[in-house]
Amino acid sequence: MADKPSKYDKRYLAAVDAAAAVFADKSYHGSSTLDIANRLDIKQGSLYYYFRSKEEALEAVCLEGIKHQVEHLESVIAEQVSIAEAVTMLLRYNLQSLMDRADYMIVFNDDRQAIPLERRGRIREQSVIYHKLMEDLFVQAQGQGELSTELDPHILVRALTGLISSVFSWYHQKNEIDVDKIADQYSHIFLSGCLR
Amino acid sequence: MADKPSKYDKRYLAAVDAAAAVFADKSYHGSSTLDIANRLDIKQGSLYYYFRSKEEALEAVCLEGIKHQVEHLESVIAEQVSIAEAVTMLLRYNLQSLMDRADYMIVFNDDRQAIPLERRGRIREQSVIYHKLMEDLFVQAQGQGELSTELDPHILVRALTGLISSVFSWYHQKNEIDVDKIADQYSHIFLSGCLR
Amino acid sequence: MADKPSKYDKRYLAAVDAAAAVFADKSYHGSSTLDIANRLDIKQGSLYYYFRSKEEALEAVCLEGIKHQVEHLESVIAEQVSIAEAVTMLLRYNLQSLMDRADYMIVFNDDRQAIPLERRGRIREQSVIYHKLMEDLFVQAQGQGELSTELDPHILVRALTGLISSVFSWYHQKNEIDVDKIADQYSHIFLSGCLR
Amino acid sequence: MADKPSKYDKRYLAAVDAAAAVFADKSYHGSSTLDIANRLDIKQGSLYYYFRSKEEALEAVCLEGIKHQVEHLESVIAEQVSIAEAVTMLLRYNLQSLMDRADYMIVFNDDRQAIPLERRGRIREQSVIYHKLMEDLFVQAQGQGELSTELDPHILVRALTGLISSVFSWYHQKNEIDVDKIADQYSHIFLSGCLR
DNA sequence: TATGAATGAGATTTCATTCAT
DNA sequence: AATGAATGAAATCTCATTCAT
Repeated sequence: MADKPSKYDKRYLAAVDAAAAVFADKSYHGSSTLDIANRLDIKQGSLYYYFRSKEEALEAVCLEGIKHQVEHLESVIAEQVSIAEAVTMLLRYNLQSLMDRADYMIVFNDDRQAIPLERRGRIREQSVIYHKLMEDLFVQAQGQGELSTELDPHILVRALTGLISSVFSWYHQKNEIDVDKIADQYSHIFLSGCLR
Repeated sequence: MADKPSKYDKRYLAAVDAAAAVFADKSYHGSSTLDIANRLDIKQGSLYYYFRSKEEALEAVCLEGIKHQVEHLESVIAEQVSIAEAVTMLLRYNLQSLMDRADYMIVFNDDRQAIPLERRGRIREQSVIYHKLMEDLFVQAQGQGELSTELDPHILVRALTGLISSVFSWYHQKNEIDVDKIADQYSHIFLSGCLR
Repeated sequence: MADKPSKYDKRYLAAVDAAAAVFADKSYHGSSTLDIANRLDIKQGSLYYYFRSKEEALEAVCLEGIKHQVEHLESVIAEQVSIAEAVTMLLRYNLQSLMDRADYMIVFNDDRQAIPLERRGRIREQSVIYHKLMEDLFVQAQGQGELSTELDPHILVRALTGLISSVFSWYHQKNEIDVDKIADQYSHIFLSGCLR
Repeated sequence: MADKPSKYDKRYLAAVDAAAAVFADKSYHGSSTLDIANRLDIKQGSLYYYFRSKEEALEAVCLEGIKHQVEHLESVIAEQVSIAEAVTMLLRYNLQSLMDRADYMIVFNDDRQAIPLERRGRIREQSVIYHKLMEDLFVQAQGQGELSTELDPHILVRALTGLISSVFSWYHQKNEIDVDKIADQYSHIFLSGCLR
C-alpha cells in the first residue's frame, strides 16, 4: 500500500462520502465493506487503499459529522448575540445540516458509539468541546441575567441537544422537513421556558 | 421441539431479559446469540428453543419496551389531569423506567430500526399509537385553552419525545440520574414555552 | 424407554406411515424428525419411542416399500403364466402400487441409498431377491423358447425395472396415472417393440 | 469481492466440477460445502467466491448436466436419420456420457429435485425442451409410418427416458459398463421387443 | 491505484438425539 | 406413552482483511 491518500484528495473524499451514505442507510454494523465498495464502483479489496479498516471509515465519517457543528457553535459564540438568537441560530443550523449533510449527521448520531472506546478519543474530544461550549453559553447568559438561574446549565444542554436530535427520527420518516417552521417553534418551546 | 413456550413462562421471560441486557450492552448488531446464551447459562443452540431467530428476540425485547409506555400514556390520559400535570407524569415515568427497565428502553430506542420493515409491523403499530395518543393529548389541551394554539401539535410531540430520548444518551454516560430534578426542570422548560 | 412397540401396533404403523409421507414429500435428507412428529401430532422427542433413530424410520419405510413387490413377484412366478402375461402383471401391479402406496414406493425408489451400507443389509437382501427372481423368470422363458436368447437376462431385468421406475417421475408431475393404458403400452413396448 | 467469475473461467469450472463430484458421491443433501472446498483444496468460506450458495452450485452442476443432452438430441434430429438409428444414437450417447461425465449425469438424475421450485426454472426449461424434442421425433416417425401409431408418443418418451435412466442405478453398482452391448440390446428391446 | 483470489474467524441456524419427569 | 428442555455437533454463510500482481 502506498501512503494514505491525503484528506483533501478528491477520491478519498468520495470514499468517505460513500461510507457515510452506506452507514446512514444500513447502520455501521449492518453495512459491509462490499456495500461501500459497490457504491464507489470499485472492488472490495481496493477500499483498503483509502481506509486501513472499516472502523477507520466510520471514524472519518463521524469526525466529518461533528466538525461543522463545533465550528458553527464557535462562530455563534464569537458573534456575541443574545441567548435567544444563539439558540435559534443553532437550531436552524442543525436542521439545515440535516438537510445538507444528512448522511454524516445520521451516522454521527446513530453509530458513533460503535467506535471502540480506545479509538473514540478524537470524536469524544469534539463532543466534549461541543457540550462544554454550549454549557458556557448558557452559563454566560445566566450571568448576564438573560436566563433563569434556577435551571441547571447541564440540563439545559441536554434538553437542547435532545430537541436537536429529535429531528433525526423525524427526518427518517419524512426525508424532508420545514426548517424555518420547526426552528421557530422549537426555539419558542425551549426559550420561553428558560428566559427570565 | 415443543411449541414455543408461553409468553408468560418464567424461563421465556428470562430469555427475553437476557436478550435485552445483551443488546443494551453491545447493541443488536454488536451482540451474538452466543452472548445471550452465555448470560442464560445455556448452550447457544438452546436459545432457539425460545426464539426462532435472533431477530425474533429483538422483536420481543422491543415490544416489551414500548408496551409499558403506551399503557402508561393511556392511564395518564384516563386520569384527565391538566396538561401540565400530564407532561410531568410522562417525563417522570420515562425517567423512572429508564432506571427500572433500562435495558428494554435502550434497546427499543437504539435498535428497533434493526428489525426489517416487513417484520416491524407490531412495533410500528405501538409507536404510532403512542404518538397519536400524545398528539390527541395536546390537541385536547389546546381545545381547552391550556396550550398555545400557535404550536403545531405534531411538533410538540416531537419536541417532548426528543426531550425524553435525550435522557438516554445521558444514562449511557452516567448510569444514574436524578429523576426528580430532571423531570422538574424538563417539565419547566417544555411547559413554560407552551402553556398559554 | 419401554420395549420397542410391536410391528403390528397401530400407533407404530401410523408412525411409519407418517415417516413415509414426510420422506416422500421432502426426501429423507430434506426432512427433519420434527416434520414427522408434527405430522403425527406428537412432540419431536416422542418419536424416539417408535424409532431408535431417523435412519431406522427410513429403513422401516423402505422395507415396507419393497416387501409387497417381492411377494407379488413370487406369486406371479407361482402362477406359471406366459412371460407376456407375467410382464403385464408386474407392470400393472407396480403401477397400481404407486397409486395405492405412493409414499412407500417413492421413498424406496429415491432414498434407500441414504441408508449407510452397513445397515442396508435387509433391504439389499430383498432387492437382490427381487432381481434374482425376475432374472430367473426371463431365463426360464428363454429356456421355453418364449424369449429371444440373444438378450442378456441381466439386461432384460434392468430394462424392465427401468421402465417401471420411469413411472415415478411421471407420478411426481401428474399425481394420477392411467394404470391400464400405461401398463398395456409399456408391456407392448417391452415385449413387441415400437417399430411397425 | 469481485464480480462472480465468468462461466468460462478455468477455476470456476473446476469448482463446478468439484461440486459435481461431491454431490454425485454423497448426494446433495448428504454433502457439505466443506467436502467441496476440501476437494478444491481451498477453505470452506472461499467456495462462496464461486457460488453464492450451495444451491447455486447444484444448479450449475445440473444445468451443465442437461445441456449436452439437449444439444445432442438436437443434433440427432438435425441428421434426419431413421427412428431406429436415432434411438440407438441416443442410447449410445447417454451411456457414453455416463462414462465420460458420470458426476454431472448422476447429480442431474438424482438431485435436481433438491432445487426449490422457485429456482428450478432454467433446468425445468431444458427438461421440457428435451422431452418435447423427443416427442416430436416420435410423432414424426409415426407420420412417416416408421412407428406404430397405436403407441402414445408421450408414453414412448417416458419409456425411452426410463430405459436411459435405468443405467444409472446400474452404474452405481458396477462403475463400468459395456456401452456397445447395452446400447444394442436396449435399442433392440425398445424397438423390436423381447418376444421371439 | 486497483483487483482477483483467497483466508480465518465467527455468526446464525438446524437438528438428531437424550433424559428426567 | 409422551413431553419439555436442553445439548452438541455440524452446517451454511458472512465478512473484514490480506496480498501478489
